[in-house]
Amino acid sequence: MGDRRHRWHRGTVPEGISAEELERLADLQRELAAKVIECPLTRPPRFVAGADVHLRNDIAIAVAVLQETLDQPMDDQDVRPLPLREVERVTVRTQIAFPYIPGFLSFREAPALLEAIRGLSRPPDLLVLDGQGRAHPRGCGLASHVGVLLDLPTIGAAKSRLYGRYQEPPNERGAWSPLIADGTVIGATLRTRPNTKPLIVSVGHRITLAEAILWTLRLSRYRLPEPTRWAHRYAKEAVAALR
DNA sequence: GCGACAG
DNA sequence: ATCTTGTCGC
Repeated sequence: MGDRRHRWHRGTVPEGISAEELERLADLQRELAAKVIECPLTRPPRFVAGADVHLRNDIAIAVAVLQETLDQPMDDQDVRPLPLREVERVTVRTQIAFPYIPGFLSFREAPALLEAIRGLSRPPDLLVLDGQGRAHPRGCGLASHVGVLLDLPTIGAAKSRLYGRYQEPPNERGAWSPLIADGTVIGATLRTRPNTKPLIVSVGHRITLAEAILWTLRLSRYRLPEPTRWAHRYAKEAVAALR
């Protein structure tokens, strides 16, 4: 990956983390990126999951939500939102041990997310995460990181861009345009709703970009996909209950 | 040297 | 992400 143009700025590296340690973590990301498999889904997702983290000081609450699709798309062009039913919810509370550094979000949030997702009674057929997948300076955003470690089909559906360039897609639901970096398409900017900021969608693991776009639309009634939308809501409520 | 920078 | 209520607009 073309990482030379995207360094962590010296002044932004918080106390407790040395530049050497960040280099090691960056190497780990390159190793994980090499394990990312971009391939078609092996089966149509029936059980989908979303997970998100909310923070308050050093406390993190991660929630994983498992949902069942009560219907399947008519055909490959069908991007209508599918009816969903919540099946299960897992909430975990952890201590945050790593600061937020752009490009290193996984080391802050993945431990809590993994614990929550592993707590589900069955692995989902598809997992959606709020963050980047391949669309990352070293090709290993949160969704790829978690996808590879759990070996699950994963989509990265972020609210904003970390890496790559794109042109604004037309203002219609379903419109998208490629996200490009280093001479290749690393993701897409996808309009899930008119008059709202497009999502940044990329392959997490074991899925193609075309499928990631398709399924993000099929899981979205509002701007965010339902699995992450609900995980976000529950995590926020749980954090609010801490006071 | 100056920006950009998921959550 | 977090600190925070109402409010303007599609």
